[in-house]
Amino acid sequence: MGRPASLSRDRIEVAAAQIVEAEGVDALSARRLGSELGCDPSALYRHFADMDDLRRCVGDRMLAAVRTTVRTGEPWDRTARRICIDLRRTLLAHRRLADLVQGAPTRLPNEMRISEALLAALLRSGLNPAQAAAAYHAVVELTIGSAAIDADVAAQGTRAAASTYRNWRNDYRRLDPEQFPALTAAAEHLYRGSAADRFERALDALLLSLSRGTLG
Amino acid sequence: MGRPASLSRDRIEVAAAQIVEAEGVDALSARRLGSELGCDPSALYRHFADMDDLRRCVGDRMLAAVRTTVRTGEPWDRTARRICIDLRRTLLAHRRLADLVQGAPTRLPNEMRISEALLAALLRSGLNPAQAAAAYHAVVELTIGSAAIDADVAAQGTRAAASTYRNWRNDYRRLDPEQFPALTAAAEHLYRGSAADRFERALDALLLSLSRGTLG
DNA sequence: GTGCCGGTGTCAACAGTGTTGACAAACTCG
DNA sequence: CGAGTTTGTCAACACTGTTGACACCGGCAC
Repeated sequence: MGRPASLSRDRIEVAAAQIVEAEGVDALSARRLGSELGCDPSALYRHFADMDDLRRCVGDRMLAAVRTTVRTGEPWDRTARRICIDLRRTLLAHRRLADLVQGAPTRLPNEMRISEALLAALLRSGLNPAQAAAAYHAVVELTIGSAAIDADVAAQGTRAAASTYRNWRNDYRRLDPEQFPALTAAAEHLYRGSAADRFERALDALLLSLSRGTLG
Repeated sequence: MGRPASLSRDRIEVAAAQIVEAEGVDALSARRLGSELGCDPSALYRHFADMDDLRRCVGDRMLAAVRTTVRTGEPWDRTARRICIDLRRTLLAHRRLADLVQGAPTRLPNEMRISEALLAALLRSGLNPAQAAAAYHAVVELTIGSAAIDADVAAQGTRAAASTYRNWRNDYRRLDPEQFPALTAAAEHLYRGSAADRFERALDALLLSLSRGTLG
């Protein structure tokens, strides 16, 4: 009963996702979304508590791109690695999308699906539940951190990112060696290669350590 | 020459830091800061390029709390550990301060000081510069990630945080075991203890792995 | 001294933002 | 038909960052 709905959570989320996809998360506002949907901005509040709620839902919708199906015969560490890399890439694929999902667990469908799959992989490694939970936290923190740090640069595109990293290395190299001996000494190796490579190496190191039961 | 300045970068930063300290970073706006300083909001733009610039500077000012002096005889991993823990705590001490510093390296004084000290510690471990740089990235990503994830909960205070974590564990435990076998199995151990403890254990695992030269 | 240059702060305005409360339209049910 | 309920519209409030024109006022050159 009641006036027939022309809007729906789904229709709103689709439109919002399109805006974010095309122009970045900063372009997503109630008025912009309203004009896209041909409705008044305030109509959105009939379907979402507030804009933060809407943003979280859009964010989770984008996490659908993270694949969690386990391939047959795949060892646990390949699964965990794949999920983390996929998660990081998805977070970086949309400008500042990480902000949308960041913080507390949202308990939205895709986040739950990813958590379950990652934790399951870690349990498959032979760790007990306590160790697996600790490992889960560690791996997620690394992944989110990598995405948060690289978000701005990644938004520029890979070519511009490489140039940015080169500039940074130059900046570090030109520092005063007296004041910054370590930074100048390692300048050539900071921000070297792609951020994805750096992340994958760090992830491998962490996974290796975790599988040895380092977390007690 | 010119009209005598009643404002200065320093005076503005101090007032801004006070606002952030007392009411969180969301309360920091040009108008609020202007009323605090008894000047027109637009006067701030004579001293900072824009509000983002101002926010970055305030953020770096707060990083002054991170101690980087090496204690005599302190082994490299204790130094690195201490810096990371201090950095994380400082980021969490002010609501969403992490956002201010996040992203690209700002090259501001305190950030440089911390980078130098952390990298120096890693070099002291015997790693070559390339390995140390990779280790630096890994450790920073974990630290920033941990801070980003815990920011919201940490802002509630430790007592409220513990209760929040308990609720989350309960939520996970009550899930359908068919659909979420891993999450329900490990529910008791997720978000267990303090976030600081979880971080420290993850950090130890990572540092241990890095010192073994896992990064090639 | 006079005049000017230029840094400084003020003011008004623009173009946005999220959000709310009152109102009207449009349906179902009794 | 009227009541009740849901949905979208409208106007308004209280914010936000930022800019361009203007006035203030000091030190410098003449």
